[in-house]
Amino acid sequence: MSPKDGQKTAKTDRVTIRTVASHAGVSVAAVSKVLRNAYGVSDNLRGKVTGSIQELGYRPSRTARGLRGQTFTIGLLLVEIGNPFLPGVIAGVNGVLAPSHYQAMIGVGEAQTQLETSLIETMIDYKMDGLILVAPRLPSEIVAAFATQIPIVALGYHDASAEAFDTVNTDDQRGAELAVEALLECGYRDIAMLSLGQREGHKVSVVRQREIGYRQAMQLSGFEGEPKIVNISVGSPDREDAMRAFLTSENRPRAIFCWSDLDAVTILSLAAELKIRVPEDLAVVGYDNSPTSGLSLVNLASIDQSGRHLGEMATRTLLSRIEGRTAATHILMEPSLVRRASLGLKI
Amino acid sequence: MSPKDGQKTAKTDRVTIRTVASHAGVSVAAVSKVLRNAYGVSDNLRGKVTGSIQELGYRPSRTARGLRGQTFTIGLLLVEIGNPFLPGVIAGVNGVLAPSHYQAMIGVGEAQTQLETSLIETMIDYKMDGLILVAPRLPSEIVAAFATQIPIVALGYHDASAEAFDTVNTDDQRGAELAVEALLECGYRDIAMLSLGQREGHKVSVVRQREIGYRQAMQLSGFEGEPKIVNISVGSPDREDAMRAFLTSENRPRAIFCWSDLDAVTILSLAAELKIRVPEDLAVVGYDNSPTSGLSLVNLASIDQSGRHLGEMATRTLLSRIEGRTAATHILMEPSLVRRASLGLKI
DNA sequence: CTCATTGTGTAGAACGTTCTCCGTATAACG
DNA sequence: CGTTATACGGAGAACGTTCTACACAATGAG
Repeated sequence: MSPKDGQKTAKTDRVTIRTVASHAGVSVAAVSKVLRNAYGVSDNLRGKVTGSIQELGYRPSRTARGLRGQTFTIGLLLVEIGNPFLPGVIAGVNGVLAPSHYQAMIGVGEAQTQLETSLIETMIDYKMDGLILVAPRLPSEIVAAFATQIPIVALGYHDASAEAFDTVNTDDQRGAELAVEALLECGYRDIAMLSLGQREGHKVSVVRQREIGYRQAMQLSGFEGEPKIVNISVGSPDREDAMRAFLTSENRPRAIFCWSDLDAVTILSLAAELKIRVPEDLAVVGYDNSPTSGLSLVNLASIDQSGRHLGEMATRTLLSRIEGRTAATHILMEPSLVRRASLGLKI
Repeated sequence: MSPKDGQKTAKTDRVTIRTVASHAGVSVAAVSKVLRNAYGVSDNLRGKVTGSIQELGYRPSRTARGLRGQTFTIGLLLVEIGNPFLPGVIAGVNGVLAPSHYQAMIGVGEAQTQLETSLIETMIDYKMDGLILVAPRLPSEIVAAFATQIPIVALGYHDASAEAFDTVNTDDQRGAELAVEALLECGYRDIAMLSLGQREGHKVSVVRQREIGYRQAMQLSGFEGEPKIVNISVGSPDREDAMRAFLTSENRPRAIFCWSDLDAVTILSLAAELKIRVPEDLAVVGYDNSPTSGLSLVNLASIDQSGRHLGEMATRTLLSRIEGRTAATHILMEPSLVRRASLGLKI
């Protein structure tokens, strides 16, 4: 068992709070006070202690801290890693945390509810100070139950009535409306929405919200065009085939609003293969304004929800809750449309 | 201080190892033995304890565990999140870990060496059982120093002489050679490489290795074509402008090998804007075989290094080291070329 | 029958912090 | 001068595990 030996030898030279205390000639409690900058520390004492800390290169053990106090770590749970708006969220979280002494640890659920749950539990068992859940698949009651154990902010989870935890979202209904309105403006009437299969079809999911927005915009348009939602379930291996079939079907719509750039880009690609001209034969609007959509080869119009801003907002919200806020807060941010060639010409 | 109150009330009902012990009518030590399935436990005892654990829904505290033993957590450090081959790595790590009782926690360094270091330290302070560093920017001695404190596997870090830690890589020299050879086969002679600016120009970095492979392949070709490496430093705001300038310069090469799909896709996009035909006027080969490269709109030939396999291999390597291996091991995996339209026609 | 041996379980000391008391010195006040 | 604040610092009990050392019973060997 070499790692144990390793630990043991490392342990002998490990600098603990006791090492610092004796080096500075003060008590352990005093060092702890300085660390937490608690009340009752003279400048003189503080100086000695910080000096010793520097000199010895002391770092407090997170795991020992977790046993009693805070760990200064927040957990970020991503249900899956594929979505192009996640990097922005991560950057936002890290950005807000950078000047503080907090740090983010990320768990990836790989789209498995069980792993998702178990990661949340692990983060709680690590005594992290708070959690940001991004588009969790869990039902609201479960999230609320976890929220009794640890401060939670849910991102991409539309549950404005939740009292136990906070939510931060873009207005996904509004985003869908923006897309449909823009397509209507360009003269299209026959507008379909490409969505996900039902799965856990909670209203809280961003996809459902976008469907609602799509339906409303279509109905408000006053035109004869009736809402048409095409579901292509996620993760199926014949996903591309299903899209291909949709694109070559007789009642292919004139315009498509896609729930995500992920699908919209595939649609554009398949259209190119099938010699369907964009936007002449088919207009497309995506969601997320991913880096790919901006490529001039792709040129996909898309709804922008700044992942970075969402991440920043979620972090600030979480920090305020960690600092004592108890009333739930639910934030809704405004999406915007990025016009690109796939939208067609504005009249 | 409501969170404290929350912790306190939660604490009262918290199920600890002591709760389990008294519920099962055995000692704390016995429960601990069952948990770690250590020696000296009868089937009878084990039955009682696991029964109580189930019934009470007990989960051991990671932070308390970390104070003495293992935490069953491994840390995955990503220097930045943008690179398209990272999702595969994460999936590979999670895949290998899934059947075990280990879990991965991810830290993202946002390309800042300081944050990178501090995340590694945090992971050590959390008493994680091992670390996988993906393409760390740190010099070898620093990594080796950390490796005395915790088992480390470095991924995308070419230091086959390291004795303190393991490495897992694809043969990046070979990858570059594959790209150049394919371009040579297609009849191109004037082949440039698009690389990154110098920065921490260690030989250990994958980019340097690809440069070496590129140079070797060019020299071995026996043709007059001399190696030409164009550096466009990462993260500069005028990155696209620099590429545009390169593409419109008089001595634009006939073919480009890009260090990453990230750049290759941008090149293709700019080429389209500039009416440069691919592959007729310009052939391009990228690196990573990212999802984008496979889009028929893009159709970028690329070197494939399966991130998933790398992640799996790194995890297995790390686990074996955690279990006691002390001799360093350095794994090199074989890349492959994915031929697509941007490569031009094979003769 | 005695003495090791083996199998099973327990007691209790770590592990490195936080945090509640408590003691002491100094200052302020009457 | 005595009393009461106030500021500073320390002792020591948690926190929830792991793990060494030991006790005890049952078994086997001689």
